[in-house]
Amino acid sequence: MIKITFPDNSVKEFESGVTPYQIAQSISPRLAQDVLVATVNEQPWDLTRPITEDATIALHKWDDAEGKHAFWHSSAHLLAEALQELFPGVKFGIGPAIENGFYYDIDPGDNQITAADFPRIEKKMLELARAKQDIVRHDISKADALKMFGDRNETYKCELISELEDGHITTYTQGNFTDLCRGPHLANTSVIKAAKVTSLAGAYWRGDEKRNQLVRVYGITFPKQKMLDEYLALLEEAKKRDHRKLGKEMELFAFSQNVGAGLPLWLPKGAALRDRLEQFLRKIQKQYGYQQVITPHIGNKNLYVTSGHYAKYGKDSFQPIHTPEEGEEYLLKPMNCPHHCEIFRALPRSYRELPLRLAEFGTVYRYEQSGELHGLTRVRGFTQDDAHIYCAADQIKDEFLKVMDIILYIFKALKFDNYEAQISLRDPAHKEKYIGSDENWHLAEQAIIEACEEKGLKARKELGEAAFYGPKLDFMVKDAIGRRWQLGTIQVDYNLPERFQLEYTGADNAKHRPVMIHRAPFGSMERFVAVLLEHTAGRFPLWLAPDQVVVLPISEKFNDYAHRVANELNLADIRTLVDDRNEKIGKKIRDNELKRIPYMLIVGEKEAQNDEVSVRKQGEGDKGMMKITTFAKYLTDEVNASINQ
RNA sequence: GCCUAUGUAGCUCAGGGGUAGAGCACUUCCUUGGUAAGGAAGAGGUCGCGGGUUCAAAUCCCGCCAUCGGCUCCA
Repeated sequence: MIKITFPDNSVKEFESGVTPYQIAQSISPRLAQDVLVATVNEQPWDLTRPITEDATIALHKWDDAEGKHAFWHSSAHLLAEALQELFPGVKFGIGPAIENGFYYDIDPGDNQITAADFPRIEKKMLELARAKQDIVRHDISKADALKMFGDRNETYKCELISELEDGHITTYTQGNFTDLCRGPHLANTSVIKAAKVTSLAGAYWRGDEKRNQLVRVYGITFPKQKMLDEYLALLEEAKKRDHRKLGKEMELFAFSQNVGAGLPLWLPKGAALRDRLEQFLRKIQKQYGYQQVITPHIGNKNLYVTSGHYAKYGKDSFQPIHTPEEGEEYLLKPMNCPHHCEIFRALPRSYRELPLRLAEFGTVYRYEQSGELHGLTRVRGFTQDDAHIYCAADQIKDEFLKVMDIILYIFKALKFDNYEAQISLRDPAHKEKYIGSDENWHLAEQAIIEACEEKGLKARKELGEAAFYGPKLDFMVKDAIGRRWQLGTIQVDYNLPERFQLEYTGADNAKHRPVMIHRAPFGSMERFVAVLLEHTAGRFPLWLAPDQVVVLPISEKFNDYAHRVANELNLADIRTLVDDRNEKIGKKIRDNELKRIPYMLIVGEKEAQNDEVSVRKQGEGDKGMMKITTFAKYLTDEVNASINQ
């Protein structure tokens, strides 16, 4: 008999050799039906794999990440099995589960696979799934594995096997398909009820651009057809919210080939939106003791030689600007930090000035690879809501707490209710990779961890994810349809103060080196606007909306009154338009609903008589009549309530 | 930078070796209407750019640029 310990620490005894599936059955038939995979002694484990020693166990259903992972991993095998049947001669690379679904990299050989083949691939996958094939694990020796896959001319698999350690090699077989795989897998293909091949892309074998390009077939599967339908609906919704589409429709920004790829042009409405975001941030930063600075868009090449960025990124940047002076070179600034370090150096500094917080909406230029550009989220010229905090080591924690306050305030004001954080720490096994003393690193890492604890922020710790120059804290938000975006970053830096020889005079009258903290709550104005667009589907909170109110006269007879209303509201700082086109009211309402303007004011004879307006809220409908002044106050209150919570 | 696909009117797109089409938007006229599309007429494009093949290229071929989806990268 062996002892099995469950997640709630209860212990049950079973015969040695019991499988997770049998354990699930002993609990309830329903659980046995739903369970997909197990974790045994912290190891991923197949349901049908026997357990022969005392162990802890966790049983995973679809709702667990582990359950989905196994489901999609097995689905990748199912995809491969289908491809093997439909396209004889394909060779297989790797086929893992990913965040949403799975893919398989294949070398199609003489076959041509196109999007037109997707339906029959899906059909074949479901046909194979319905055949209720058991997925069976086998241990295999390295020699046997090499022979088996060699006989099938699976060159990619053989390469993988040759790098594996003998005695730890397993295969999984279902029907006529056997794959080299560590597992774990579903017990049977029959639980896969819905399948969709989603896209096709090129991918290098093992991510190495010098090696063969394989075809990556992406797919997703579900245990219920309804779940697939919902997933496809979500994709549709995401497409509707695409910031590139909304940015064009709402006339926020544009790109021009003549200006250059990845260089956004902010149209009037977009520029005004950006400006409001800036003012919003300026105001809160002022409260937190930040001082605004302004630095040039270019800097002498030597500045970046000093900072070390030239050595690391110089070749992949916009190339130096030459001047009439022989040998003189300037670079478009790729970041603001070196400039801010020079501001620190501009004056003798005392410990009394610390923490010194220098903020700038600094526009930077980075030559992103051409294939990397994407709407506003990846561009070559962008404006960071940047600030650098120069402080003493024992002030780090307090400064982190303050920056976190700002970030959380922003999240609240913009209704990002769902967020998490990641603390990136150094890899303790390779301390030599990092600059800065052991003591300082320990201090900074502890400061970040404690700051998160004090804020009650659930933060995942990732070892080895820190930059070479310091640990950092990143914020991830989930948007309205559940997608994750990385937003704010707070980063400790021991490197630049060193390179720029920054010093301040301490209370002991000796020179000390400050610690530097980089932080950008939005990341960049461009990226933040993009995320905000996708989060809100273009329906910005009232205080941000490019146009807040549109007045719709019932007929041309009331155009004058409509303009009078608009003037009055504009004087009260409410951004108001008039739709005085010669159209019926129904048409005007429809058009302005689609433009996502938060409020519509319908005015006709009744309203004009009493200085009133009929209020209609976007997406909600008629709200009744009220005086112009009442409406103006109502709107101003709504704006104030959302910014000054 | 690499692989795949795409580039036709302001927008969404159809067409396709014999010098261009729809819907919406726009302009004008009729209509003056009460909460999601009233009617009519009109204007608008050297079909991404540059070469080549051809009697003839927007259409076929090559190169470039841009964009989409990926890969790699992201101070």
